[in-house]
Amino acid sequence: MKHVYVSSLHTHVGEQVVLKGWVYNKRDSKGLAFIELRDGSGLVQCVVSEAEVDQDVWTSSQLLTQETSLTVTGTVAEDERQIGGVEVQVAGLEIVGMSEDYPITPKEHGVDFLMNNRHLWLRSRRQWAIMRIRNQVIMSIHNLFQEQGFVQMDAPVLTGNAVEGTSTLFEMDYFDEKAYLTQSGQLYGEAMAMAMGKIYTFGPTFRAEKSKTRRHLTEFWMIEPEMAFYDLDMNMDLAEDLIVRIVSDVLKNCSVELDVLERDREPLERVTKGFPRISYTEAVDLLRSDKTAGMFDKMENDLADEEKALNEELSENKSRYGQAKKWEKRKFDAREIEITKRLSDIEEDRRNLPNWKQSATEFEWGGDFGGSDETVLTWHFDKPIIVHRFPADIKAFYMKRDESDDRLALGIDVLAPEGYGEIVGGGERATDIDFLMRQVRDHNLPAEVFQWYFDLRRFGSVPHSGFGIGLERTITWICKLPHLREAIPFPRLMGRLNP
RNA sequence: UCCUCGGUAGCUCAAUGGUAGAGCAUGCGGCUGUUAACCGCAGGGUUGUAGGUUCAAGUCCUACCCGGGGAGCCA
Repeated sequence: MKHVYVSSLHTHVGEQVVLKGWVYNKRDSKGLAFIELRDGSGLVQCVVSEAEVDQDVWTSSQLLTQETSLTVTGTVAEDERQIGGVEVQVAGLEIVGMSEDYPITPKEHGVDFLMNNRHLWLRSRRQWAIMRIRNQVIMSIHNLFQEQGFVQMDAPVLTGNAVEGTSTLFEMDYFDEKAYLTQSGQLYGEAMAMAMGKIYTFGPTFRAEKSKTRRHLTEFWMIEPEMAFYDLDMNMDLAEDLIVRIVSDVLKNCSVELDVLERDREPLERVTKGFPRISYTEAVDLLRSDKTAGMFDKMENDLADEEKALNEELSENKSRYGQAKKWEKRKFDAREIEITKRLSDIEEDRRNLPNWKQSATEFEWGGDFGGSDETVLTWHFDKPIIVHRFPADIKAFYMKRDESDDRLALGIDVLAPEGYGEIVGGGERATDIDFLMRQVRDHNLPAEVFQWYFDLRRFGSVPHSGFGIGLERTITWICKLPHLREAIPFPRLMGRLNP
């Protein structure tokens, strides 16, 4: 008999099939057992009826526990009420491997516990959906670049120099020499772009910064295209095309996954060509505007209103608790936990709001945007925005200067909406060797390790541009996740190296 | 590194300084269509660690350890 995957069951209605997978959850009744089976491609309910199967099949079904692996033989039937619109009437059932005391129960869990059990957490529905969207994002990136004639290249992970000289890198011993884990493949990408025209790297990146926030990992994946003969505008066009492509592919191909995540599609459907492009200087004016101040006041009021409403609900539930039936009490308990969590979030936001407001409304030209400033900027628009032409002092040494204003570097950042902030950073690269040598000196970087980089300007220097897009940040935004750590199978964070 | 919140049963959380509880999970029993099923019973604890205050500490004080998310920095 034919082994089929759950995802293709709707094409086998009325047929007998074999399924291989794990028990996701089980419900019992007298003479009936309902098994939610998962096989990686999806979930389906399998029904075992004592009256219709051999005694040993029934006995086996009674032994099933969460995550026991099994093979099931049965007939596919349409049933609108079920996940995927089908269910399987079981005729045969064989246990492959038992599972005892599976730690992740069908109930809420804390972050620490789930992270310690990441190897098992990945089996949960929500994580399944995220990992499949990650796969789609990766495929979309490769497809777009390959269709446009880019050559994929791998930059070295081990490097002898700190590229931008700013970030803290992981240092290691390389045969009695100092080596670092790469923080960017960009300089190598530039070399390859001079060889191949258009290239992109797709690889891991490392930062040793002691950041404990929802937008930082110590190891993350970055895609860095680099194009010869591309100016800043062409660079922005490409970044925009890439993001539009990724989002539209996810909308088209990951419908089930977005449903599982309960992701609101509307903000994603607005991600179409024509991202607002504003200069750094315009962005600073926007931050300092009355409009921004008004948005803060509105947010403060909204949070206060929400806090009040939640507190009222809380006390009303408490007064009704005494007469509530048992199942109602349970509901109240669950809701109380939910409200308490939200209230502490609101409290933290209200504590931070004055600082954010001050940071935005008193922003001085020349400074770098903080996380909250980026979020505030995106409040003013309904799709991702591109900020360009930053003060040269806050950007990397290799950035080309703006010909009409020497204080400015031709950098770009793409900021994602809904508070997710920077997902792309890049710009047009400097082409003049004397300028670059001066920059290296002014940034106190060791000139000798950049000799090969200077060669790119010695032998046929051309205008060129590129950017880096953070894979996990992009996924986090598209899935609207609360934290970056769910966007990668095994996140590496400060203080967490296992599993 | 700094700020801030937290650590109670396997998990999620309760407990005005006065006998440590509930739900989920587990085990047993019940229920022929369940959807985080439901109902009944049972087992399950050195309250993060070390000190201190007190007649009495989960609760108060001090130090340390671990975790959350925020600043800095960035994708």
